[in-house]
Amino acid sequence: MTAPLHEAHPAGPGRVLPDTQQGMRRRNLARVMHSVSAEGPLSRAAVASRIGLTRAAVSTLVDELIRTGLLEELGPERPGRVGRPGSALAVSGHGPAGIGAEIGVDHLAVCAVDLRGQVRARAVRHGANRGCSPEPVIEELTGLVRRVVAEAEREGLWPAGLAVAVPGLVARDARTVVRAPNLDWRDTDIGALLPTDIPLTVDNEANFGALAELWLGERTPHDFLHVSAEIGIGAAVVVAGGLLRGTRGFAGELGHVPVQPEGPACPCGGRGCLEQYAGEEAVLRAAGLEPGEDRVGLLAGRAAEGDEDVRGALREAGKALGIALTGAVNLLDPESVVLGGALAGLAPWLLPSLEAELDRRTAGPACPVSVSRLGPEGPLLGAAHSVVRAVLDDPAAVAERA
Amino acid sequence: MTAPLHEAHPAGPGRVLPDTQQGMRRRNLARVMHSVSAEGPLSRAAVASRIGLTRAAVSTLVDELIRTGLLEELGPERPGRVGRPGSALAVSGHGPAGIGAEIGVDHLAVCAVDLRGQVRARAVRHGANRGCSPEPVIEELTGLVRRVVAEAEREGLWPAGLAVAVPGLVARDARTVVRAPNLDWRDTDIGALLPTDIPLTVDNEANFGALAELWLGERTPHDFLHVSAEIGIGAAVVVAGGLLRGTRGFAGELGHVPVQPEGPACPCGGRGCLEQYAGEEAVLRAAGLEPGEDRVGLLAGRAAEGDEDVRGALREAGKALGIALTGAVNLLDPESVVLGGALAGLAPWLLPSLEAELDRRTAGPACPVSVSRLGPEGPLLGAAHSVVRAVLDDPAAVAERA
DNA sequence: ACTAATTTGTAAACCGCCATGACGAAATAG
DNA sequence: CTATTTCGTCATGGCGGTTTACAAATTAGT
Repeated sequence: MTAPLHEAHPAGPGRVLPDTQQGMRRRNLARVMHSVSAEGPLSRAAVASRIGLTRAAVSTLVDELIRTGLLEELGPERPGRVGRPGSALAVSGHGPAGIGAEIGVDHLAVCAVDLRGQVRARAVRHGANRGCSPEPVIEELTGLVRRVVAEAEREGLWPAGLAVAVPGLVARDARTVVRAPNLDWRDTDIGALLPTDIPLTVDNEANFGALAELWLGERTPHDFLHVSAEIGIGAAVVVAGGLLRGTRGFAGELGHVPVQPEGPACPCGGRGCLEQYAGEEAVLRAAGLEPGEDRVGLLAGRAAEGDEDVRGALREAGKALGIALTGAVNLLDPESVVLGGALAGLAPWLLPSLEAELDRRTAGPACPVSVSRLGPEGPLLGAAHSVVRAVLDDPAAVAERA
Repeated sequence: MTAPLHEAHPAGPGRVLPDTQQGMRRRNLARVMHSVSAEGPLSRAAVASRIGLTRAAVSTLVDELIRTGLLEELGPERPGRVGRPGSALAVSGHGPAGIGAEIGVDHLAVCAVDLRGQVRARAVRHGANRGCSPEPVIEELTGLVRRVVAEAEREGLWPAGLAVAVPGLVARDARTVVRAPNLDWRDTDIGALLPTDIPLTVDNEANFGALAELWLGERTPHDFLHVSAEIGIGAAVVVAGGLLRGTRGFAGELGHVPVQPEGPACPCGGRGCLEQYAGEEAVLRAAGLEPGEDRVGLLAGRAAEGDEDVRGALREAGKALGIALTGAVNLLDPESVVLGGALAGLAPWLLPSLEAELDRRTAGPACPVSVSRLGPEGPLLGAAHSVVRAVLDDPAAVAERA
């Protein structure tokens, strides 16, 4: 598959395709898919008025999409309006499916999502992967993928792509894990290890989490900052409905924004980086806890019980986050900041000091901070949905493979 | 003219036009213009191979562009290659011109730039505008514009648009100055005051400066951070060849990134903002100088003479800039950082400490920092060129007005 | 010098895609 | 039960790029 990566710029149906009539047709097919997908069942006439084509043109586009199994005719609408009722069109629930997979530090998960966005199959395996060599882990993952694909196929779906979320840095080829500190993996070519003919994409779990927020979040805007803490503290920058990746793919390293220029030294070479104040280790240390398994759950539990040491540590972390985010917000002027991943669970204790800091340092109304309701499912869903989006963005490409 | 503002997303010829055959034609006209403009004189065949259309198609496109006066046929090429030589095409030097204007704190300037990028007419008026009410200033500006337009017309050009750079915040309508502290203007509708029928755009001078760097800089990449200090310290974020403006148009406020969380209070409400260390006033104070006219020139002069107080102040400013930029670079992973505007002149004394700070705080190779060679001309040229780019981006629109 | 090969630009025929306009179908309004 | 409205489709047409063919202009080779 040619780059289903959701970059910042070719967002949505405005993809760059050769400007010939075929390209035009492809883009218009995409626009039909997007409008039906976004606005529920729609008649041909409704689609036409939305995307600015004539009913006749939309008719032929829809015909093609139905023939290739991407759209379905639900039958006549029954509205109270005058005139002949339209025939409702919906995105197919029996066509291509996006397979999402997640390699977590202590679990593996796979799911299949249909074009309607429904999760139709899933499989999970708990157990630590930390320190395991890639081969057995990916072998297990392959098994889960097979099970999920088989289940999806029983429901009439076929896998259009496989997207894998990993807790680490991924090379620009979207196949190789450059470095995954929490797994102790380096330069691992997932593509080579995963025996499947489904088109594969690999990306950072934080990126997929942010995309999930963008696509699935309830009132998520087009431009926001998605902050998560899995490996270090990462901020995915979403601009105009796309992810900003940076020239080397390193964008979003909020964890190494200086918060206190002469603060404690950081492995990155800097001093007083955010991670020295709000990173997992730093917070555990400040709370007087030992690093271990499920550290985030531990923190949340203690905080909920009222442990003042933990709460104080989280307050300080929130403050540091607020300072770093002030800088980011000043630079990017996003519509909102969303706390996701592990931070979502700790939000109740982070938010007050975080928002206070942001507020006090901002002239005028401060940037609103919200908490993701996707929770730990974000990256997995984002991965699966990235495949679905790729199909919506270029249905013709997928039709050829069907 | 509908929004010739160069936003981050619809960058270059990939503008969003209705996906009908006419839109296709318009986009292809734009692609021809862009390729001829970017790669010097080109034959039809060369253009065709570059933009991926057939020679026949390009022929008709070129015909249309020649008819409307946007392209010129220079005559046969004389290359040493086999085969019939092509006929060289160049962007017209007698068609539309972009009129750029700048309202500075102590000068007014206007220039006309043809499609080839050549400055064909200019007018300047020195003298302080600080504290003057908008009406007389803009009346004077109007006079300069008229003179420049008249001179351009004598050379066979016609004004396709007028872009005005102002030292202040501009509303999203691209006509009204919300606040220009150094001029003491507020909510000034430039469009209403400037009696001309040339399509008008108003934008911040820092934005135009960054765009100038993007379009005219020698080896400027597609993604960079352009830092300038005119009113406060601003960083224009250029992503994929477009300006990132933020939801409210406030993006790039580097001046209020926290550098020392408990540093001196800033009028913005924060503490230890970059401006408290590297802002004009702060540097002058640290150098033991009085604020006055041409403060930047004064600083540069003293520093060049070897004044250690001044040099020390600039060293400290560079350090603070380095800290703030570390954050920005971590967040955005740009290809480079460019110092422009007033900072360009002070670069020799800012750079060492700035780069040292950036280097020391970055793991791996630090983001390269360069200095704009456009100097104080940047905003004016950027303004004029923004009109030229708008013509290249949609030649059909301008052909209708010709 | 003369032919072969190569490349350019254009013209004619063709195909694909959307717009236009007309029509039958299916609902509501009176 | 008729007039009106809206939907989906069909036939026609225009527009835009491609394909194919060809003349023009140059270099390479003998």
